[in-house]
Amino acid sequence: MPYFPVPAPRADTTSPDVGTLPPHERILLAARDLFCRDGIHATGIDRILQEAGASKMTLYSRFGSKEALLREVLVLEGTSWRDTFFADVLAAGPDPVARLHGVIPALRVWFLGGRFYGCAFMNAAAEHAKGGDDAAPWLRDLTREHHGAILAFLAGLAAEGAYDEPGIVARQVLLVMDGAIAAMMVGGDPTVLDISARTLRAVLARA
Amino acid sequence: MPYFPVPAPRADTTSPDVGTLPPHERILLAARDLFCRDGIHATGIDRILQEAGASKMTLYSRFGSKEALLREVLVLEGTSWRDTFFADVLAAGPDPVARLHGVIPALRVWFLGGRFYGCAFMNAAAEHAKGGDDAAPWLRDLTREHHGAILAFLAGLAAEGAYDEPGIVARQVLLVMDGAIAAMMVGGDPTVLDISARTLRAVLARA
DNA sequence: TGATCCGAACAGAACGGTCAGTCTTGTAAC
DNA sequence: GTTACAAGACTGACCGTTCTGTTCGGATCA
Repeated sequence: MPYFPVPAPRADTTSPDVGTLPPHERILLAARDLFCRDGIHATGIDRILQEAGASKMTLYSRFGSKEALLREVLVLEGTSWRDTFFADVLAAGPDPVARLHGVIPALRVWFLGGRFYGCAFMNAAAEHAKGGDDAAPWLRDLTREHHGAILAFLAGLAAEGAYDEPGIVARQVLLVMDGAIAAMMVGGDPTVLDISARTLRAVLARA
Repeated sequence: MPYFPVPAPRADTTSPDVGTLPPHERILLAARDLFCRDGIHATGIDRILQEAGASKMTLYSRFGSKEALLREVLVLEGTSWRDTFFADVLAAGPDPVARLHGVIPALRVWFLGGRFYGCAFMNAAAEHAKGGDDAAPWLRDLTREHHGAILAFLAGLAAEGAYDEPGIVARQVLLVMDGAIAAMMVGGDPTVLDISARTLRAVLARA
């Protein structure tokens, strides 16, 4: 079965058919790709606009600032990532336990899809001040919402699977996922998923 | 002796007794703290020098460039972090299995020590281009060395503990550690260590 | 001992480049 | 004519980097 439901067989462009979208969406998609791939501070406004084929007037009338754009990008990236990931997990079959194990192939699809640049929230957190005066509380709030949505999804599966402590199981699965994402980002070695699968089996067998 | 050959005896200074160190070390320590806390791109040369009480000539004659400084900072941070972490793990007692479990309290010391800004290598990786033309291969090399040293340490403990596959066990422990570090960085919630401890118990009981 | 020299380091001006953000102009559609 | 947008000049700030002075502690030598 050669079909592989991964994003894009493109050469280098950011998103397909960007030209047909309204400027607001074009800017959002271009900013998402560039922020994730090259980093937030390293990505200039001009580069986003060039990639999106939009003008500064449009960006600043629609978003107001680069930081506000980043906020919208993170919201978009969070929802679209979760939609894709949840769908891939549910595709593991009807059994909730099989679905919990299915986070590993779902991560594999992401890692090997050709556009893996790490977790956007981890990257954003790494680029912002972690303490002191100029930390960004909205970033931590967005991250908590994102993690909360993932935990709710996983806890639902764990509850269906009749685990005694679905919340704990969900947090353990998320821990393994975070470790795999972090390791893949810094090391680029997808075999971390084999270790993750083994760890997940240990977790679910014991829960 | 009230004489103090550095500009500022400030309250929130980066490291104790910085004033007595040679400029090379002062720059290195200040850059390490600022890079880790505020991010690399967000930290300007001037700020490092102000914090270190050094001059631009000194920095550029000793290091050559900001990127070279970052390289040396990461080498320093890697070795000093491993020294501290390994010592904390070994302090868990003479039993190798107890020492493997000891990574959790060792992480707790780091997380709650008041100067936790995430893993310097994760942060650096997040700030640099992850693909394409201007990625930094030296960064991934340094990260691999760091991870390799940690894996060797953990695998040694696992071998002493008579686990069948010490290399696998080490990678699983490192996965849990990476997950805990990532979760603590983005969420700031140290209770992730309780989940990590539970996961580690499942891993080590099954290995 | 005291004058002289030298290298290390500090202080900061200056440079070209880029940044985020503002504003003006041109243009095409309705 | 109005709206929507692209194109881009422009501003003030900041970036990394280079360069020019100046200070100062210690070695050298009379």
